[in-house]
Amino acid sequence: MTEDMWAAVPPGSPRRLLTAAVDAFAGVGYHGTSTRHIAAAAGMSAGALYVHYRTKADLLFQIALAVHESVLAALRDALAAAGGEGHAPRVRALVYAFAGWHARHHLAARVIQNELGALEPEHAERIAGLRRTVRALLRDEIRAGAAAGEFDVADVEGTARALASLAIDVCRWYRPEGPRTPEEIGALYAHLALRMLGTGNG
Amino acid sequence: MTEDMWAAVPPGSPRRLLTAAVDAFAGVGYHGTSTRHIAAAAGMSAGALYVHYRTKADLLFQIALAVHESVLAALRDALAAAGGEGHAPRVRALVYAFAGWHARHHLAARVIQNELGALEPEHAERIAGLRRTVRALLRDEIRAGAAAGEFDVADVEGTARALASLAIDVCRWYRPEGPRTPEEIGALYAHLALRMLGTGNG
DNA sequence: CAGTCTACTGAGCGGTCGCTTAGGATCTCC
DNA sequence: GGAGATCCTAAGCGACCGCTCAGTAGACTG
Repeated sequence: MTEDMWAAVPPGSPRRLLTAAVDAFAGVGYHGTSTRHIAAAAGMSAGALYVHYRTKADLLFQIALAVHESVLAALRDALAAAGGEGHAPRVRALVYAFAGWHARHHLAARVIQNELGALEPEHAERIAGLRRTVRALLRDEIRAGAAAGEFDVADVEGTARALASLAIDVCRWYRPEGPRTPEEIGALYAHLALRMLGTGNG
Repeated sequence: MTEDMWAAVPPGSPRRLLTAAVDAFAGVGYHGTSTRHIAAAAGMSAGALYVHYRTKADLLFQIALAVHESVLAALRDALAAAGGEGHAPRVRALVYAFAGWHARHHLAARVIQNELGALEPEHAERIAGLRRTVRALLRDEIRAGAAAGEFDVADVEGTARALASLAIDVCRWYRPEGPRTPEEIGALYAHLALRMLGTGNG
Protein backbone atom coordinates (compact mmCIF):
# COMPACT_ATOMS: atom_id res chain seq x y z
CA MET A 1 0.00 0.00 0.00
CA THR A 2 2.15 2.86 1.26
CA GLU A 3 5.85 2.85 0.53
CA ASP A 4 8.41 2.63 3.32
CA MET A 5 8.18 5.61 5.63
CA TRP A 6 11.96 6.11 5.59
CA ALA A 7 12.43 5.73 1.84
CA ALA A 8 13.73 9.29 1.54
CA VAL A 9 16.31 8.80 4.32
CA PRO A 10 19.71 7.44 3.17
CA PRO A 11 20.09 3.82 4.30
CA GLY A 12 22.89 2.90 6.67
CA SER A 13 23.80 5.13 9.59
CA PRO A 14 21.36 8.00 8.92
CA ARG A 15 18.39 5.64 8.80
CA ARG A 16 19.53 3.56 11.77
CA LEU A 17 19.96 6.72 13.84
CA LEU A 18 16.53 7.93 12.81
CA THR A 19 14.69 4.74 13.68
CA ALA A 20 16.58 4.42 16.95
CA ALA A 21 15.54 7.98 17.79
CA VAL A 22 11.87 7.21 17.02
CA ASP A 23 11.92 4.26 19.40
CA ALA A 24 13.60 6.27 22.14
CA PHE A 25 11.47 9.41 21.73
CA ALA A 26 8.29 7.32 21.73
CA GLY A 27 9.37 5.55 24.90
CA VAL A 28 10.75 8.25 27.18
CA GLY A 29 10.18 11.43 25.19
CA TYR A 30 12.52 13.83 23.42
CA HIS A 31 13.90 15.36 26.62
CA GLY A 32 14.20 11.97 28.27
CA THR A 33 16.42 10.64 25.49
CA SER A 34 20.16 11.33 25.29
CA THR A 35 22.11 11.56 22.06
CA ARG A 36 24.48 8.98 23.56
CA HIS A 37 21.60 6.52 23.89
CA ILE A 38 20.40 7.06 20.32
CA ALA A 39 23.91 6.62 18.93
CA ALA A 40 24.52 3.48 20.99
CA ALA A 41 21.22 1.97 19.81
CA ALA A 42 22.34 2.65 16.24
CA GLY A 43 25.68 0.94 16.95
CA MET A 44 28.04 3.89 17.09
CA SER A 45 29.56 6.42 19.47
CA ALA A 46 27.91 9.68 20.42
CA GLY A 47 30.03 11.94 18.25
CA ALA A 48 29.13 10.08 15.05
CA LEU A 49 25.54 11.27 15.30
CA TYR A 50 26.70 14.78 14.45
CA VAL A 51 28.22 13.62 11.15
CA HIS A 52 24.67 12.99 9.90
CA TYR A 53 22.48 15.43 11.83
CA ARG A 54 23.23 18.99 12.90
CA THR A 55 21.61 18.74 16.32
CA LYS A 56 19.29 16.53 18.33
CA ALA A 57 16.42 18.85 17.38
CA ASP A 58 17.31 18.44 13.70
CA LEU A 59 16.97 14.69 14.12
CA LEU A 60 13.46 15.23 15.47
CA PHE A 61 12.66 17.52 12.55
CA GLN A 62 13.76 14.94 9.97
CA ILE A 63 11.56 12.39 11.73
CA ALA A 64 8.59 14.76 11.70
CA LEU A 65 9.06 15.52 8.00
CA ALA A 66 9.21 11.88 6.94
CA VAL A 67 6.31 10.83 9.16
CA HIS A 68 3.96 13.60 8.11
CA GLU A 69 4.69 12.95 4.45
CA SER A 70 3.98 9.27 5.06
CA VAL A 71 0.56 9.92 6.55
CA LEU A 72 -0.28 12.40 3.79
CA ALA A 73 0.63 9.81 1.16
CA ALA A 74 -1.51 7.19 2.91
CA LEU A 75 -4.54 9.50 2.88
CA ARG A 76 -4.06 10.52 -0.76
CA ASP A 77 -3.66 6.88 -1.79
CA ALA A 78 -6.90 6.09 0.04
CA LEU A 79 -8.78 8.88 -1.69
CA ALA A 80 -7.41 7.88 -5.09
CA ALA A 81 -8.46 4.27 -4.56
CA ALA A 82 -11.92 5.32 -3.39
CA GLY A 83 -12.47 7.31 -6.57
CA GLY A 84 -15.63 9.40 -6.94
CA GLU A 85 -18.20 6.85 -5.78
CA GLY A 86 -19.92 9.22 -3.37
CA HIS A 87 -18.76 10.91 -0.19
CA ALA A 88 -19.53 8.13 2.26
CA PRO A 89 -17.12 5.61 0.69
CA ARG A 90 -14.48 8.34 0.44
CA VAL A 91 -14.78 9.23 4.14
CA ARG A 92 -14.82 5.54 4.97
CA ALA A 93 -11.56 5.11 3.04
CA LEU A 94 -9.99 8.14 4.71
CA VAL A 95 -10.84 7.04 8.25
CA TYR A 96 -9.87 3.42 7.54
CA ALA A 97 -6.46 4.56 6.26
CA PHE A 98 -5.93 7.20 8.94
CA ALA A 99 -6.79 4.99 11.91
CA GLY A 100 -4.94 1.99 10.47
CA TRP A 101 -1.86 4.09 9.85
CA HIS A 102 -1.87 5.31 13.47
CA ALA A 103 -1.98 1.71 14.68
CA ARG A 104 0.70 0.40 12.31
CA HIS A 105 3.02 3.33 13.02
CA HIS A 106 1.97 4.01 16.59
CA LEU A 107 5.49 4.72 17.84
CA ALA A 108 6.29 7.24 15.11
CA ALA A 109 2.84 8.74 15.57
CA ARG A 110 3.38 9.21 19.29
CA VAL A 111 6.55 11.14 18.58
CA ILE A 112 4.85 13.58 16.24
CA GLN A 113 1.87 14.02 18.57
CA ASN A 114 3.81 14.62 21.77
CA GLU A 115 7.26 15.94 20.99
CA LEU A 116 6.77 18.63 18.34
CA GLY A 117 7.12 21.32 21.01
CA ALA A 118 10.86 20.67 21.01
CA LEU A 119 11.26 21.82 17.39
CA GLU A 120 12.82 25.19 16.59
CA PRO A 121 10.12 27.73 15.60
CA GLU A 122 10.77 27.77 11.84
CA HIS A 123 10.80 23.98 11.71
CA ALA A 124 7.64 23.82 13.82
CA GLU A 125 5.90 26.15 11.36
CA ARG A 126 6.77 23.92 8.42
CA ILE A 127 5.38 20.87 10.24
CA ALA A 128 2.27 22.81 11.24
CA GLY A 129 1.61 23.41 7.54
CA LEU A 130 1.69 19.69 6.80
CA ARG A 131 -0.70 19.07 9.68
CA ARG A 132 -3.14 21.66 8.36
CA THR A 133 -3.09 19.86 5.01
CA VAL A 134 -3.95 16.56 6.69
CA ARG A 135 -6.84 18.06 8.63
CA ALA A 136 -8.15 19.81 5.51
CA LEU A 137 -8.36 16.53 3.58
CA LEU A 138 -10.87 15.13 6.06
CA ARG A 139 -12.73 18.35 6.75
CA ASP A 140 -13.30 19.18 3.08
CA GLU A 141 -14.63 15.71 2.37
CA ILE A 142 -17.10 16.01 5.24
CA ARG A 143 -18.13 19.48 4.20
CA ALA A 144 -18.75 18.32 0.63
CA GLY A 145 -20.77 15.33 1.80
CA ALA A 146 -22.85 17.53 4.07
CA ALA A 147 -23.44 20.06 1.29
CA ALA A 148 -24.53 17.23 -1.02
CA GLY A 149 -27.07 16.10 1.58
CA GLU A 150 -25.31 12.79 1.99
CA PHE A 151 -24.36 13.48 5.62
CA ASP A 152 -26.45 14.89 8.45
CA VAL A 153 -23.91 17.09 10.23
CA ALA A 154 -24.77 20.25 12.14
CA ASP A 155 -21.19 21.16 13.14
CA VAL A 156 -18.79 20.32 10.29
CA GLU A 157 -15.67 21.76 11.93
CA GLY A 158 -16.32 20.09 15.27
CA THR A 159 -17.26 16.74 13.78
CA ALA A 160 -14.21 16.73 11.49
CA ARG A 161 -12.03 17.51 14.48
CA ALA A 162 -13.63 14.65 16.40
CA LEU A 163 -13.11 12.17 13.54
CA ALA A 164 -9.44 13.09 13.16
CA SER A 165 -8.94 13.08 16.93
CA LEU A 166 -10.49 9.63 17.25
CA ALA A 167 -8.12 8.15 14.67
CA ILE A 168 -5.04 9.98 15.96
CA ASP A 169 -5.57 8.81 19.53
CA VAL A 170 -5.21 5.20 18.37
CA CYS A 171 -1.45 5.69 18.62
CA ARG A 172 -1.75 6.44 22.36
CA TRP A 173 -3.49 3.22 23.42
CA TYR A 174 -2.63 0.76 20.61
CA ARG A 175 -0.45 -2.23 21.56
CA PRO A 176 0.74 -4.66 18.86
CA GLU A 177 0.04 -7.60 21.18
CA GLY A 178 -3.55 -6.42 21.69
CA PRO A 179 -6.60 -8.25 20.32
CA ARG A 180 -7.14 -6.10 17.20
CA THR A 181 -5.13 -5.71 14.01
CA PRO A 182 -4.65 -2.25 12.48
CA GLU A 183 -7.05 -3.29 9.71
CA GLU A 184 -9.73 -4.28 12.21
CA ILE A 185 -9.34 -0.98 14.02
CA GLY A 186 -9.58 0.87 10.72
CA ALA A 187 -12.76 -0.99 9.79
CA LEU A 188 -14.40 -0.38 13.18
CA TYR A 189 -13.48 3.29 13.14
CA ALA A 190 -14.71 3.77 9.56
CA HIS A 191 -18.02 2.24 10.64
CA LEU A 192 -18.24 4.52 13.69
CA ALA A 193 -17.31 7.53 11.55
CA LEU A 194 -20.17 7.02 9.12
CA ARG A 195 -22.56 6.71 12.05
CA MET A 196 -21.23 9.97 13.47
CA LEU A 197 -21.95 11.58 10.09
CA GLY A 198 -25.53 10.41 10.18
CA THR A 199 -25.51 8.33 7.03
CA GLY A 200 -28.12 6.02 8.50
CA ASN A 201 -26.41 2.76 7.57
CA GLY A 202 -22.77 3.01 8.71
CA MET B 1 -20.37 20.41 40.15
CA THR B 2 -17.03 18.80 40.95
CA GLU B 3 -15.05 20.02 43.91
CA ASP B 4 -11.60 21.54 43.50
CA MET B 5 -9.17 19.02 42.05
CA TRP B 6 -6.51 19.92 44.63
CA ALA B 7 -8.80 19.88 47.66
CA ALA B 8 -6.87 16.99 49.22
CA VAL B 9 -3.50 18.76 48.80
CA PRO B 10 -2.49 21.05 51.71
CA PRO B 11 -2.77 24.69 50.64
CA GLY B 12 0.33 26.85 50.60
CA SER B 13 3.63 25.54 49.37
CA PRO B 14 2.59 21.94 48.62
CA ARG B 15 -0.28 23.05 46.42
CA ARG B 16 1.70 25.80 44.72
CA LEU B 17 4.46 23.32 43.88
CA LEU B 18 1.94 20.85 42.56
CA THR B 19 0.15 23.27 40.25
CA ALA B 20 3.45 24.71 39.05
CA ALA B 21 4.58 21.19 38.23
CA VAL B 22 1.37 20.49 36.29
CA ASP B 23 1.92 23.59 34.13
CA ALA B 24 5.55 22.71 33.50
CA PHE B 25 4.97 19.00 32.84
CA ALA B 26 2.12 19.81 30.44
CA GLY B 27 4.30 22.29 28.57
CA VAL B 28 7.67 20.61 28.17
CA GLY B 29 7.13 17.19 29.70
CA TYR B 30 8.37 15.54 32.87
CA HIS B 31 11.93 15.05 31.65
CA GLY B 32 12.00 18.53 30.16
CA THR B 33 11.17 20.13 33.49
CA SER B 34 13.77 20.79 36.21
CA THR B 35 13.03 20.81 39.91
CA ARG B 36 14.65 24.24 40.02
CA HIS B 37 12.08 25.54 37.53
CA ILE B 38 9.14 24.11 39.46
CA ALA B 39 10.41 25.55 42.74
CA ALA B 40 11.05 28.97 41.20
CA ALA B 41 7.54 29.03 39.67
CA ALA B 42 6.18 28.26 43.15
CA GLY B 43 8.23 31.13 44.58
CA MET B 44 10.93 29.26 46.47
CA SER B 45 14.40 27.82 46.06
CA ALA B 46 15.10 24.34 44.70
CA GLY B 47 15.86 22.67 48.01
CA ALA B 48 12.51 23.64 49.52
CA LEU B 49 10.72 21.28 47.12
CA TYR B 50 12.18 18.34 49.03
CA VAL B 51 10.60 19.47 52.28
CA HIS B 52 7.20 18.64 50.78
CA TYR B 53 7.90 15.88 48.25
CA ARG B 54 10.37 13.01 48.43
CA THR B 55 11.45 13.14 44.80
CA LYS B 56 10.44 14.66 41.48
CA ALA B 57 8.74 11.36 40.60
CA ASP B 58 6.76 11.54 43.86
CA LEU B 59 5.49 14.96 42.81
CA LEU B 60 4.24 13.41 39.56
CA PHE B 61 2.59 10.59 41.52
CA GLN B 62 0.71 13.00 43.79
CA ILE B 63 -0.49 14.84 40.69
CA ALA B 64 -1.63 11.60 39.09
CA LEU B 65 -3.49 10.52 42.23
CA ALA B 66 -5.39 13.80 42.61
CA VAL B 67 -6.21 14.08 38.92
CA HIS B 68 -7.49 10.54 38.53
CA GLU B 69 -9.65 10.87 41.63
CA SER B 70 -11.03 14.11 40.22
CA VAL B 71 -12.08 12.51 36.95
CA LEU B 72 -13.56 9.52 38.77
CA ALA B 73 -15.61 11.87 40.95
CA ALA B 74 -16.82 13.79 37.88
CA LEU B 75 -18.02 10.58 36.23
CA ARG B 76 -19.74 9.30 39.37
CA ASP B 77 -21.45 12.65 39.89
CA ALA B 78 -22.66 12.50 36.29
CA LEU B 79 -24.06 9.00 36.73
CA ALA B 80 -25.74 9.93 40.00
CA ALA B 81 -27.38 12.97 38.40
CA ALA B 82 -28.54 10.93 35.40
CA GLY B 83 -30.27 8.44 37.64
CA GLY B 84 -31.88 5.36 36.15
CA GLU B 85 -33.72 6.98 33.24
CA GLY B 86 -32.43 4.53 30.64
CA HIS B 87 -28.97 3.82 29.32
CA ALA B 88 -28.85 6.46 26.59
CA PRO B 89 -29.18 9.41 29.00
CA ARG B 90 -26.63 7.80 31.29
CA VAL B 91 -24.07 7.40 28.50
CA ARG B 92 -24.87 10.91 27.36
CA ALA B 93 -24.14 12.20 30.87
CA LEU B 94 -20.91 10.19 31.08
CA VAL B 95 -19.53 11.40 27.76
CA TYR B 96 -20.64 14.98 28.43
CA ALA B 97 -18.82 14.95 31.77
CA PHE B 98 -15.75 13.10 30.52
CA ALA B 99 -15.16 15.26 27.44
CA GLY B 100 -15.95 18.47 29.30
CA TRP B 101 -13.57 17.52 32.10
CA HIS B 102 -10.76 16.92 29.59
CA ALA B 103 -11.32 20.37 28.11
CA ARG B 104 -11.57 22.19 31.45
CA HIS B 105 -8.52 20.41 32.86
CA HIS B 106 -6.62 19.91 29.62
CA LEU B 107 -3.22 20.69 31.14
CA ALA B 108 -3.58 18.24 34.01
CA ALA B 109 -5.04 15.71 31.61
CA ARG B 110 -2.07 15.99 29.27
CA VAL B 111 0.25 15.22 32.15
CA ILE B 112 -1.56 12.03 33.10
CA GLN B 113 -1.83 10.89 29.48
CA ASN B 114 1.77 11.49 28.46
CA GLU B 115 4.02 11.37 31.51
CA LEU B 116 2.90 8.33 33.50
CA GLY B 117 5.84 6.34 32.12
CA ALA B 118 8.08 8.27 34.51
CA LEU B 119 6.37 6.80 37.60
CA GLU B 120 8.08 4.14 39.65
CA PRO B 121 6.55 0.70 38.97
CA GLU B 122 4.53 0.35 42.18
CA HIS B 123 3.10 3.85 41.78
CA ALA B 124 2.33 3.18 38.12
CA GLU B 125 0.39 0.07 39.10
CA ARG B 126 -1.77 2.02 41.56
CA ILE B 127 -2.57 4.61 38.89
CA ALA B 128 -3.29 1.87 36.35
CA GLY B 129 -5.94 0.56 38.74
CA LEU B 130 -7.69 3.92 38.83
CA ARG B 131 -7.61 4.06 35.04
CA ARG B 132 -9.18 0.61 34.78
CA THR B 133 -11.99 1.82 37.04
CA VAL B 134 -12.63 4.81 34.80
CA ARG B 135 -12.74 2.68 31.65
CA ALA B 136 -15.03 0.16 33.33
CA LEU B 137 -17.61 2.84 34.17
CA LEU B 138 -18.12 3.59 30.49
CA ARG B 139 -17.78 0.04 29.20
CA ASP B 140 -20.28 -1.44 31.66
CA GLU B 141 -22.85 1.20 30.82
CA ILE B 142 -22.49 0.46 27.09
CA ARG B 143 -22.63 -3.27 27.68
CA ALA B 144 -25.81 -2.91 29.75
CA GLY B 145 -27.43 -0.70 27.13
CA ALA B 146 -26.54 -3.15 24.37
CA ALA B 147 -27.85 -6.09 26.41
CA ALA B 148 -31.10 -4.18 26.97
CA GLY B 149 -31.46 -3.68 23.23
CA GLU B 150 -31.19 0.08 23.64
CA PHE B 151 -27.93 0.29 21.68
CA ASP B 152 -26.95 -1.35 18.41
CA VAL B 153 -23.32 -2.24 19.09
CA ALA B 154 -21.50 -5.21 17.55
CA ASP B 155 -18.15 -4.63 19.30
CA VAL B 156 -18.74 -3.41 22.88
CA GLU B 157 -15.07 -3.39 23.92
CA GLY B 158 -13.88 -1.60 20.79
CA THR B 159 -16.68 0.94 20.82
CA ALA B 160 -16.19 1.69 24.51
CA ARG B 161 -12.48 2.17 23.86
CA ALA B 162 -13.29 4.54 20.98
CA LEU B 163 -15.71 6.59 23.09
CA ALA B 164 -13.21 6.99 25.90
CA SER B 165 -10.40 7.72 23.47
CA LEU B 166 -12.42 10.40 21.73
CA ALA B 167 -13.10 12.25 24.97
CA ILE B 168 -9.56 11.83 26.31
CA ASP B 169 -7.96 13.23 23.17
CA VAL B 170 -9.78 16.52 23.76
CA CYS B 171 -6.95 17.44 26.12
CA ARG B 172 -4.41 17.19 23.27
CA TRP B 173 -6.01 19.70 20.89
CA TYR B 174 -8.16 21.87 23.18
CA ARG B 175 -7.17 25.53 23.50
CA PRO B 176 -9.02 27.83 25.94
CA GLU B 177 -8.99 30.63 23.35
CA GLY B 178 -10.62 28.34 20.76
CA PRO B 179 -14.18 28.72 19.52
CA ARG B 180 -15.85 26.13 21.76
CA THR B 181 -16.48 26.02 25.51
CA PRO B 182 -15.94 22.77 27.43
CA GLU B 183 -19.73 22.50 27.75
CA GLU B 184 -20.22 22.82 23.98
CA ILE B 185 -17.58 20.16 23.37
CA GLY B 186 -19.26 17.90 25.90
CA ALA B 187 -22.64 18.36 24.23
CA LEU B 188 -21.27 17.69 20.73
CA TYR B 189 -19.40 14.61 21.89
CA ALA B 190 -22.39 13.23 23.78
CA HIS B 191 -24.43 13.62 20.58
CA LEU B 192 -21.74 11.87 18.51
CA ALA B 193 -21.46 9.12 21.13
CA LEU B 194 -25.15 8.24 20.96
CA ARG B 195 -24.90 8.09 17.18
CA MET B 196 -21.93 5.75 17.47
CA LEU B 197 -24.05 3.52 19.71
CA GLY B 198 -26.79 3.34 17.09
CA THR B 199 -29.60 4.84 19.18
CA GLY B 200 -31.15 6.29 16.07
CA ASN B 201 -31.79 9.73 17.48
CA GLY B 202 -28.53 10.98 19.05
C1' DC C 1 51.79 6.16 -4.21
C1' DA C 2 50.70 10.90 -2.38
C1' DG C 3 46.52 13.62 -1.57
C1' DT C 4 41.85 14.15 -0.35
C1' DC C 5 37.44 13.00 1.47
C1' DT C 6 34.12 10.58 4.56
C1' DA C 7 32.80 8.11 8.68
C1' DC C 8 34.05 7.28 12.92
C1' DT C 9 36.25 6.99 18.01
C1' DG C 10 37.46 8.66 22.46
C1' DA C 11 38.32 12.39 25.27
C1' DG C 12 36.57 16.19 27.14
C1' DC C 13 34.38 21.13 27.70
C1' DG C 14 30.99 23.97 29.91
C1' DG C 15 26.69 23.56 31.76
C1' DT C 16 22.54 21.57 34.02
C1' DC C 17 20.50 17.75 36.31
C1' DG C 18 18.24 15.55 40.87
C1' DC C 19 19.14 15.74 45.31
C1' DT C 20 21.68 16.64 49.96
C1' DT C 21 23.34 19.32 53.62
C1' DA C 22 24.54 23.04 56.93
C1' DG C 23 22.60 26.56 58.93
C1' DG C 24 19.22 30.42 59.80
C1' DA C 25 14.49 32.33 60.72
C1' DT C 26 10.03 31.66 62.74
C1' DC C 27 6.69 29.44 65.39
C1' DT C 28 4.71 26.52 69.26
C1' DC C 29 4.75 24.43 73.69
C1' DC C 30 6.07 23.86 78.44
C1' DG D 1 13.04 31.70 77.87
C1' DG D 2 15.02 27.44 76.37
C1' DA D 3 13.81 23.16 73.37
C1' DG D 4 12.09 21.33 69.54
C1' DA D 5 9.66 21.31 65.14
C1' DT D 6 8.87 23.38 60.67
C1' DC D 7 10.11 25.72 56.53
C1' DC D 8 13.27 27.81 54.07
C1' DT D 9 18.11 29.51 51.58
C1' DA D 10 22.60 28.96 49.66
C1' DA D 11 26.10 26.07 48.45
C1' DG D 12 27.56 22.22 46.39
C1' DC D 13 28.16 16.98 45.13
C1' DG D 14 28.49 13.53 41.55
C1' DA D 15 26.36 12.35 37.35
C1' DC D 16 24.91 13.25 32.96
C1' DC D 17 23.69 16.52 29.27
C1' DG D 18 24.44 18.39 24.08
C1' DC D 19 28.04 19.07 21.46
C1' DT D 20 33.09 19.74 19.76
C1' DC D 21 37.45 18.30 18.26
C1' DA D 22 41.93 16.04 17.38
C1' DG D 23 43.18 12.02 15.50
C1' DT D 24 42.54 7.50 12.77
C1' DA D 25 41.20 4.12 9.36
C1' DG D 26 39.68 3.16 4.93
C1' DA D 27 38.02 4.26 0.30
C1' DC D 28 38.48 6.91 -3.74
C1' DT D 29 41.23 10.01 -7.14
C1' DG D 30 45.02 11.49 -10.14
